[in-house]
Amino acid sequence: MLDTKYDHIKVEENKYNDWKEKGYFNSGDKTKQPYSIVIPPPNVTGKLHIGHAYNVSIQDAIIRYKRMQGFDTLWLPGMDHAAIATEAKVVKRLKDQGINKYEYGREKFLDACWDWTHEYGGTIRDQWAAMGISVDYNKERFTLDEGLNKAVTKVFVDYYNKGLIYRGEKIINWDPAAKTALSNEEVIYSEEKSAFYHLKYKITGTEEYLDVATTRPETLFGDTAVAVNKDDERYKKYIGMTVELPFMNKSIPIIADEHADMEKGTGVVKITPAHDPNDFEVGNRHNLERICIMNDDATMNENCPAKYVGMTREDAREAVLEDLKAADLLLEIEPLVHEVGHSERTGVMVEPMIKEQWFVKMDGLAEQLLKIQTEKDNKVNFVPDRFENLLKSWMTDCHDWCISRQLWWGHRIPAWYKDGEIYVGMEAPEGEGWKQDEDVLDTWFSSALWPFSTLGWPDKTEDLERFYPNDCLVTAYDIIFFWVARMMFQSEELNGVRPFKDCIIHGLIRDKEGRKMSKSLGNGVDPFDMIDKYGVDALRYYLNTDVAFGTDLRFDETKLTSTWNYINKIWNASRFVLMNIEGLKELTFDNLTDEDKWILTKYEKIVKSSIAHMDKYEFNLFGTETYSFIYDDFCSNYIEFAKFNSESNTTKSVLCYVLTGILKLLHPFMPFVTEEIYQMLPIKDAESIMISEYPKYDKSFVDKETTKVVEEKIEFIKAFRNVKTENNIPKDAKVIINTNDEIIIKMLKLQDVMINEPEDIKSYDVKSGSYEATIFYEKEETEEDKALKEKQINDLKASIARRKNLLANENYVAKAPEALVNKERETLAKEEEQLALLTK
RNA sequence: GGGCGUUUAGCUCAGUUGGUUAGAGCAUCUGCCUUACAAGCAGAGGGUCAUAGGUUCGAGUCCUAUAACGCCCACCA
Repeated sequence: MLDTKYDHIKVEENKYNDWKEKGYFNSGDKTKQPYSIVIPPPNVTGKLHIGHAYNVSIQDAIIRYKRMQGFDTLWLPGMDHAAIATEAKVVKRLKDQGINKYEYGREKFLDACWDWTHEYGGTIRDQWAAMGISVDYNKERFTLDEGLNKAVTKVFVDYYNKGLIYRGEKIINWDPAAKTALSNEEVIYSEEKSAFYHLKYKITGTEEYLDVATTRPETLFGDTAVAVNKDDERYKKYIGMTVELPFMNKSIPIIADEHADMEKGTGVVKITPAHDPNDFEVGNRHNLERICIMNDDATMNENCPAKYVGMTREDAREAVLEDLKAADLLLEIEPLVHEVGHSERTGVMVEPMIKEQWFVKMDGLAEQLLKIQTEKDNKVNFVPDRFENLLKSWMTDCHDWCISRQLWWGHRIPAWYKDGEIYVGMEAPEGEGWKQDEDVLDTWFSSALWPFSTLGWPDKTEDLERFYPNDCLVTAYDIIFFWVARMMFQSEELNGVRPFKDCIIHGLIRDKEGRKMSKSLGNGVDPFDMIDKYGVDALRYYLNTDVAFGTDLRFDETKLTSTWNYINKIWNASRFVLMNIEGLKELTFDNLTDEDKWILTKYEKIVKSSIAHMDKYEFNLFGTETYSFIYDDFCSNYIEFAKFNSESNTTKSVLCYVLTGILKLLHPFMPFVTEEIYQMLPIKDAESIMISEYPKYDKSFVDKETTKVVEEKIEFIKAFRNVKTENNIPKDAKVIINTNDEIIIKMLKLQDVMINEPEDIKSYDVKSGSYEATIFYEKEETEEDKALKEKQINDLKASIARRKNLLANENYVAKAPEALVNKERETLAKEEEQLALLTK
């Protein structure tokens, strides 16, 4: 028998391994319809956080639901090597041991990365188990494993041959800490206090000068021109002349270019083609020299005057400003707050640099994706759909994707060079002297293939045939650009199909005040602390049902407490049911009482709506509706009714039937506790609730007429209790009642107080539907009582007036649905009755 | 500069295609140890649904403006 209290620690013990060992998580029953989800592979950089917990909770709910509905479900687990992120961690670990990555060498470094991967991979698998997620471990993949490596290489080679991948010298975002190129998406802009420095560039051969406003004075060594707008009356006359570049002993031309905006700054822009993306474009238009003035670690190089060589960017800025000031070339410092790009991973300021890199040509891929999104049966359905707009706007205006990274941990680029020749292929070319590209690919290049590379692609495997396109993908909105978009265009280009049918986008988890969780604020929540305190069922249920998908979730521990209470409630209701149905051999539904019919009707209704909500991914609505069914209908009313009928095998059967259904409905969200209770049922349809059949709507149990009768009873009981509490009437007050309905009499404990003749004292009337009662109780009427009564009368009068007015409106009566109008009339009649009782 | 989202009870959020007097949890108040559950039970109070217009018999819901907050994108020297 169950304990009186729900003990989540005890309940969660041993179940996961048991499920796993029995093979419930595994796909492979080919007699069933396939259903597939691939997990967004977590980075092997560390432990899972609350966001991961949220993400996998949703997926597990979906996959358990589908499994119970009889699908051959594959939830494919895996992890991401996370090139730059992991490499940064390993570099740091080695550094702490006094080891330098470059001195250590590529091979040994990669070994260290693999060690790291195995270590954290194990942690992640343990955490998955603690979350109770039903992934098919037989199919687990890693983005750097052999199969995926092959897929990645093949895509690279094919794209190269199709001209979709090219190598080129462009200005790219350079991370001087990791010493690698980054894609635009890996650059995070944040506001920074800075200044507009007004520099004095003297015009050659005159006493005049130009006031050049810049935020980056230290890049002046790389200036190769200053630009003004051709229509700018102030500067027009100088076009074609030159200015003296400070400290460099050279003059650079004053050019006219549209980039110079008359409204901005002073209208004069210094042009540094090697260190600014705009200036790079200007340089291209005017054939300007590109002078790189920094080393890969963003220290100043030998293209700067000797004094500055070796300084960091920051030190160089200070030094330049000082020297400018000394030379009387610094006109003004205007404080300014502007957006500065930082590396997503290392956090350092990104330096635009000209480098030879590999790129994916985006225009055609983007166009194709946008076209497919217009086709109803081929598009990816976003939930909520507004995120499709976000995707579209990004795809409409996207730049070529820089995919090469100057890292070691990743898929090595399958390109070989010899004497200016390039060879791209699956294997190294024949012959001597070929040298493979040192670089690896952006980690997102391999994750973009995840929905199909994990299933064996490019081979035409059975899994690929069955499970691709995937049925669903679940991820947060912050990686739509990084990942979702790229999976889409890769899948569509390579296989001509969408990667998945539905794409569920959930929000981010914030703290109670709505702030992002961060290390520096110390407001992060460790999901595993919460699991210890409240159990994983409570955590999963809370995360899944708290908010609609797409909106951010403010994490509130008190809600976890109330979820725990809810589970405890279910636990105790189950305890009652189990105590009463012990020994039940089979379900019988003969001679159902009205109350039995009522709860069955309510139950079937909730089954129907639950399925609808599950299918539409409206988990929050599922939550509120099942909550009120379980709490109000089942616990507060039906169980109370059943207490007076506990010998009946039919009522026992109904209790068992409805409880079983409740457990099944909740199982996708609370797998452990529902399994624990399910195992104690005297009658069950499977050896585990995990593989039992999800409830189906059974119309034959629906009885609307009886339901109405019972609902009237419940209403009456409630009204009766209300009158008693409101008037502080003691239990033994005498009562005349017009029914001998056992349920009413027992629920209201009227057995010993019923009388037939009215007493000659003050009385209170209760009426609801066909039920009427009078309670006799002499009591001095206080001012409070009078006020209360007056309020009730006034409220009723107002309501009656409003309703009469409504029904007098011909337009309303003519246009509103008839049922609605009838209901209004009924309510009006009821209210008038009530009023009559009160004013009697 | 574009785009998106949010604004509903003290707090966190629901509110399907417009349809009674707008819901839940937590918090507050009153009364209860009623034999599944005091981490519970029976009740109560609390909202001019951000603002201003409009459409409609009827608007939290649809339309138009406005405001505040938040997010995303964009080459702001």
